[in-house]
Order: sequence, then C-alpha cells, then structure tokens
Amino acid sequence: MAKKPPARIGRPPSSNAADTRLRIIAVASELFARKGYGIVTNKDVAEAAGISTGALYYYFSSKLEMYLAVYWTLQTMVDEAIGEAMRSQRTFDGRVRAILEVAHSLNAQEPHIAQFLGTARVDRLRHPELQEAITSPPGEGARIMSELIEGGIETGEVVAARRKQVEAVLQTIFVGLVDSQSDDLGRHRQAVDGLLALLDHKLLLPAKRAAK
Amino acid sequence: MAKKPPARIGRPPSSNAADTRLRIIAVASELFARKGYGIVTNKDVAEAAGISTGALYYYFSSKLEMYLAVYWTLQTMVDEAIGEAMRSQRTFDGRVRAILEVAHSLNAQEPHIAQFLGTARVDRLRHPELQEAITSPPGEGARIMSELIEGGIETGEVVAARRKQVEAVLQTIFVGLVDSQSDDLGRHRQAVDGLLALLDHKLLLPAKRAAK
Amino acid sequence: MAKKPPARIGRPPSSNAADTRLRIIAVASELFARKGYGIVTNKDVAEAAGISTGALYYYFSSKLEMYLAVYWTLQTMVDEAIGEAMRSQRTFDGRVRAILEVAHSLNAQEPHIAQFLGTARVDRLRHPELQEAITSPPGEGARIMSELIEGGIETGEVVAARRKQVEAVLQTIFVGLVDSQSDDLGRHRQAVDGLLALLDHKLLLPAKRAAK
Amino acid sequence: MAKKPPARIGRPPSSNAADTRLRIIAVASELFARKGYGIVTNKDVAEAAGISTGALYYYFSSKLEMYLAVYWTLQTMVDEAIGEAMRSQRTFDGRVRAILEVAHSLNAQEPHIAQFLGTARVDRLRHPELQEAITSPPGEGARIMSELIEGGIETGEVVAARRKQVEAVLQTIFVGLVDSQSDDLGRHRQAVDGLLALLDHKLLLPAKRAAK
DNA sequence: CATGAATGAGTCTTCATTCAT
DNA sequence: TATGAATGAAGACTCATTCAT
Repeated sequence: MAKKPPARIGRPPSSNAADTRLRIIAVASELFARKGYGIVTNKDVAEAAGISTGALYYYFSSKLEMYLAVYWTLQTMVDEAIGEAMRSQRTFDGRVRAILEVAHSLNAQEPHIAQFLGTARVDRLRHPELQEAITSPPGEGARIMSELIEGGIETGEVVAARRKQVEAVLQTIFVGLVDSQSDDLGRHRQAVDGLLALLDHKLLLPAKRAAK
Repeated sequence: MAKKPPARIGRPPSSNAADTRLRIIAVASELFARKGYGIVTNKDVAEAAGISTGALYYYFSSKLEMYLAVYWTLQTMVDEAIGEAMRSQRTFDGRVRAILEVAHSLNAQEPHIAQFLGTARVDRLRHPELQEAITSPPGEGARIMSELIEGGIETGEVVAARRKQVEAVLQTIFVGLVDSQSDDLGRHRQAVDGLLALLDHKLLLPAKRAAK
Repeated sequence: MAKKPPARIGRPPSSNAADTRLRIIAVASELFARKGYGIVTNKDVAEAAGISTGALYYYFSSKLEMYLAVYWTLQTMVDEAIGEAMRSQRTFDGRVRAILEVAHSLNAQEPHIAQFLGTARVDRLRHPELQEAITSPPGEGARIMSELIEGGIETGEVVAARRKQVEAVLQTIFVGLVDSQSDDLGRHRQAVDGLLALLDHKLLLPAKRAAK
Repeated sequence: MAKKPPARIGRPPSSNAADTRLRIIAVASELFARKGYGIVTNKDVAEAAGISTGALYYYFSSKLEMYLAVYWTLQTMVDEAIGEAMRSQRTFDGRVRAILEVAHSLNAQEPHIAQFLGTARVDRLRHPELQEAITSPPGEGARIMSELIEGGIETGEVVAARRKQVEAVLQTIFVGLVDSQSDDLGRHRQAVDGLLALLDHKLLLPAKRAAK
C-alpha cells in the first residue's frame, strides 16, 4: 500500500486545490477592486468562486489572509512590471515615460489591478488590521521610487535640492492616475498622453496677453 | 476607575439643538474622513459627540442623511474656496496656481476636509445609496473645471485640441494631491511646490548626457 | 392678589386641559382603531392631536393609560347604546333585532368605534399589560348578555337547556359583525338584513330536490 | 440553577435542515397565532425552536418570509379541509353543516390554526407589508364562498336576490367563530351546535306571549 | 476537500419615556 | 401647560467564523 501514489508527471487533474486557490484569488481580486475589503463578504467571494463559505477556510485562515494573498499577488505583478520598465531605460525622463506607458498597458489588460491597488491604499487606512498586516506596503514601491530619483540626480535631470518635491509630484501623479482614471481606459489614455506632453512642455503654452 | 456615569435620561441641562447638530457634523466629518461611510458606526459618531445613538435620529433621519449633511457642508466650503481662487485670477496658469495654493491652505487649516472628499469619491463607488443621493457633486466640480479650461483656451494657454488631455491631467493631479498627500501637510507642501515648479519648467531638467 | 380668578360662568376658553384631553382621546381612538395598540406610537397620537409627545404625559401617565382612557370611553358609549336598545324591547327576538339595528347605526355614525372594540379584543390577547388592566372586559357586556338570555328564557323563546348555545351563537354573530363587516357600511347593512331574515326563516329555503 | 450551556458555534451534531425548518414553522405558527406578527420577535421564535436568531435567516430571508411560510402552510391545510367538506355534500344546507363541522374538528385537532388565521386577517390590515405579500388569500376563500352560494341558488336554497345577504351572514358567522370561540373548544362546540340548531329552526322559538 | 447548519457579536433603527426649561 | 432634547432597551438583520459530517 503505497502511502502516496507517485505524483504523476505533468498537470494534475484540473480541479485541485492549487487551481481552486487561484480561482479564489482571481475572483476576490475583482470583487475587492470594485467594492473594497469591508463591503465584500466571504459569501460574495465563495459564490463567485463556485464554492461554499466554509471551503474558503480551507484555503485561507481568515478573510484577512485571503485579502493579503490577493494583495501580494497583484502588488508583485505591478512591481515587476514597473521594475522592468525602469530597467529598460537609463534617463529619468525615459523611465517616467516608460512607467506611464506600462501603467497604461497594465490598465488596458487587467483593469481591476489598478483599481484594486487604488482601493487597497484606502482600505489600509480604514482597517487597522490591514495596516498592521501590510507593513511597509511601499516596500518595493519605495525602492523603485528612490532608484528612479537617485538615477535622475545622477543624470542631472533632478536637482538634488528638489528631491522631495519630485517624489511628491510623482506620487501625486501615480496615485491620481490610479484613483481618478483607472475606471475608464479612454480617459486614462488622455491623462497619460497629457502627462507626456506636459513633460515635453507641449501641454500648456504661455498666455497670449494678459486678460483684461 | 470611574466608568463614565450613566448619563441621565431626559433633557440634559443647557443643551441646544443647533450646537449639538454642529458638533455631530464636526465629529462625523473627521470620522468619515478617516474611516469612510461603511466603517464608521453610529455608535462611533454618537460617542464622539457625547450623545447616545438614539439622539442622532433626532437630528438626522438616517446614517445616510447624516453623511449627506457632512458632505454638503464640506463640499460647499471647498467649492466656494476654489471658486474664489478662480475668480481672483485671469490666466489659466494663474488660476491653476491659485487653486493649488488654496488647496494647500485648506488642507493646512482643516486637514480632514480633503481627506473626507477623497474618501467620499471612493465611498460613492462602493455604496450605491450614496451614489444615488449625491447626484450633483460633479455638478459644481465640472462647472469649475470647464470654466478653467475654456478660460485657458481663450488666453491661448490651452490648445483646443488638447482640451481632454488637460482635463485628465488636472483631474489626475487634483485627485492625486487629495488622495496621496493630504494626510501629511509637509509632503502636501512639497507636492504643491513641485507642481508649481513643474509649471515653470524648473522641476525637471534635460539629461546632461545619455547614461551609459 | 386673588389666588385663582373666580371661575367664569359658562364655557371656558377653548384650548384648556379638558379639551386637549378629549382631543387626544378622539384622535387616539381613530388611530388605535385602524392600527392597534402596538403599532400606534405616541408620536402618531401627539401629531394628530397637535401637541408634542412630552405633553401626552401631562394627560396620561403612560401609553397604556391613554389606551385605557380611550377604551373605557368607547366601551361605555356602546354599552349604553346597547343597554338602551335592550330596554326598549321586551321579547328576546325584539331585543336581538334592536341590538343589531343599534350596532348598525353606531357603525354608520362613528365607524371607528366598532373597529376599535374589535381590535381591542385582539390587542387584549396580544398585550398582557392590556389583559391585566382590562379586567372583566365583558363586565358590562356579560351583564347585558345574561339579561338578554334570561329574558329569552322567561318569554319562552330560549330553551333553558340551550342557553349556552344561544350565548355562543350570539357572541359569534356580534363578534363576526364587528370583525368582518365594520369597515364597509354597505356590507354591514347586508349582514344585518341577512341576520334579521335568518331570524324570520326567510334567508334560507329548503332544497327544491336533492341534487343529483 | 444551570443556565442553559452556551451552545457551541458551528454545526450542531445530528441536525437536519428540513427538520429544523418544520420546527420553526411549527413554533412560529403558535406564537403568531397567540401574539400576532408585530409582537412576536425573531428571538421568541428562535428560542422556541432552540436555535439562534441568526439561524432563522438560514431558512427564511426575513421575518416576513417566515410569516408567509407559516401562512401558506396553514391556509392551504384549511382550504383543503374546507374544499373536501364542500365536495362531500350537494346541498347548501349540507355544505354549511359540513363546513361548520370541519371547522370544529380542525379546531379540536390543531387549535392554533384558526387562531392564526383569525389574527392573520387583523395583521394584514395593520401591516402593509403583509397586505402586499398576501394577495390571493381572498383568492381561495372567495372561490369557496362563491361556489357555495351559486350551488345554493341552483338548489333553490338561496334566493338569488339575497345572495349578498347570505354571503355577508356566512362571513359574519365564520369570522365570528374563529375570532370569538376558537380559544375554547367547549364554547366552540356550543357555537357550532347552536348554529346547526339555528339552521333547523330549533334554536329559537316564538315568544309565548307578549311580555308585560 | 467541501458543504451545510449554526452562532453571536455588532449594525442601523424605533420608540416609550424622562426631564430641564 | 407644553416643548425640545435626550436616553436606552429592544428589534430585524448581517456576517465572519466554526465544526459535524
């Protein structure tokens, strides 16, 4: 009596635990993105995943754990995409443009990712449990930001004295993009194009003459 | 360890409806700003205002009504402040700068106003009841935005063809400021200064030379 | 300084305590008749009477007391009307007819009286407090019923052995009239006429022939 | 004095949904019969059924749904019993007698059924929610009534011109029986026997002579 | 692995009642 | 006399969580 049948080579039968876990994360990410942590119920997630609420507890020890699993999954994806965008360029200007583009194309491909991360920032502020669980959520984000700015100082695009200003402006822009534009792809494109034009000094022109 | 003495029932001495109503709105605005509509309980508000939950219903017919009272109070303040900032200037550039400054000084004086309006946008998406109740908030905001942009077109600062881009960028910036910087006045100042510098083409410089 | 101005002769100014009390009883009787003790709130009564809820407590020490005041007022009116109807006749048959007629005309003049007494019977069963407070609610009713039946025995219309049956039938009919017909005067008339015809053996005839 | 041990959470051993649902309906029907919709609380029902209030919502989506489940269960039983009684007879007289008998034996077997349906009529008037939810209850009742009367016209027992009177009298009697006698089986029997005697012209006799 | 049946704490809301004015 | 401002207990309902099966 073999204790365990020797694991078959190749893909295991489709409805195993790992698949179910992924399915839960997938549906949960959309629900959390749309509604936020507090409003989505376990029942919502379970129904969308085609299982019972009880079964959720086989995969996650609590609603919080489920949320965290979604959070890290998406945050990692985004961090990787942005990191890659950064590494593809050498100048601050190029990097910012690349990040804006990658933000847009992520938004086009998986609209709920940006929405989720947008609401996650809010949910963290609202639910102390989340705040505690997601320590240094900037974690990776902060690393990327500092790499971007230090690089800009090296290339002379960022004046060291304005470092803090640049950081605050970038944060403002990235957060603003996610929060105000990620639910409409067309508007998101306009915003990205506008920001690129702003960097090129083409978005706004000097006034023709003083108004009366 | 004196537990707070169980407040006597009946009308408390020297109480005044108008005062109490204002007190409720004041504490509720802070709580809603920090926690959002769904998470703040009537009990939270009542305790912060020093009354019982039942008494809330003497002033507002439901939690929703209470929220709306807070919403319109703050929204009106902000609309007025921004409208005034706009009317103080004639150029697009001047107006944007004035709005950024007024945003900062509002934030300095009443930190939770911006926070509240930021979370209100999220809460509207999450709670259909709020969505239904708040129909005109684009109302005033949209009016201001369109006045700003049309003015910019008249002065030649905004190219008509880029109207949508400008609008999207402004939205991004204003939302980003509220959402990402309004909880820290210092960072908020950095962001505003950075944005002003950006408008002056002083925030970012051309790269000295291509990085390796 | 006269302690009390000597009571003026004649009707006192219209809005004094006694008037208010009567007004409360009047509006309360209609509300209780339509909705029942449990559903009518003090606020309902106060608003209908044009005063505040607090003021009710000047006239009645509790909702229960107010209800009882209404109850005894109406019950007395009805008992007197029925008693008079009884005394106007000597035979059982005549008395029953007279009672049916007086029931109908009361219903025509003051529709909510019957409704109130109908719901009062139900409310007594539902609210132990009422049950306790209204001891022997048959009180007068039982006296009338026994007088009616004993009279019937004397005149030979009621066989003593069927005394209980007669009593149960009369109860059934009076309660049924109040409960099932008092909200529609036309139907109430039909029921009264039908019952009178039944007493005359005119309502129902023998079957022409056995149905197939 | 053992306080009942705080029931453990989680699924209790040997529990069965169908059983629990029936148990809830059984205890709820008695409570509603005695106290009415507005006064019976979920807690009352839950305690009587030996579960928590939350568990009620596993079976019924609201208190109203629970009430309706009870209502239709009992109403169906009664309609079937009365329909059967009707079909067992051909004459109007026979049918009325059969219905009176079946009413009595139902009352003997399940005393709270009649009480429930009696209070249901009142509750419908008092709670608009019930009124809306229960549209067809006249439905079956009205069908039976009209079948009874049309049959009586065919057999010649009911004069067509008195149709409305007959209907009103029958309603009065049936409602009166339920409302005034169903809480005491002995009195109920007296009433039924009295009504049967009334149909036989045996209940009341002519007066021997005019009273003084 | 998964469901089904349950708990209990917590939410919004209502209402009789109270008491300073 | 009357109002206005408040309490607090209770009610319907929701939901994360638990556990027998």
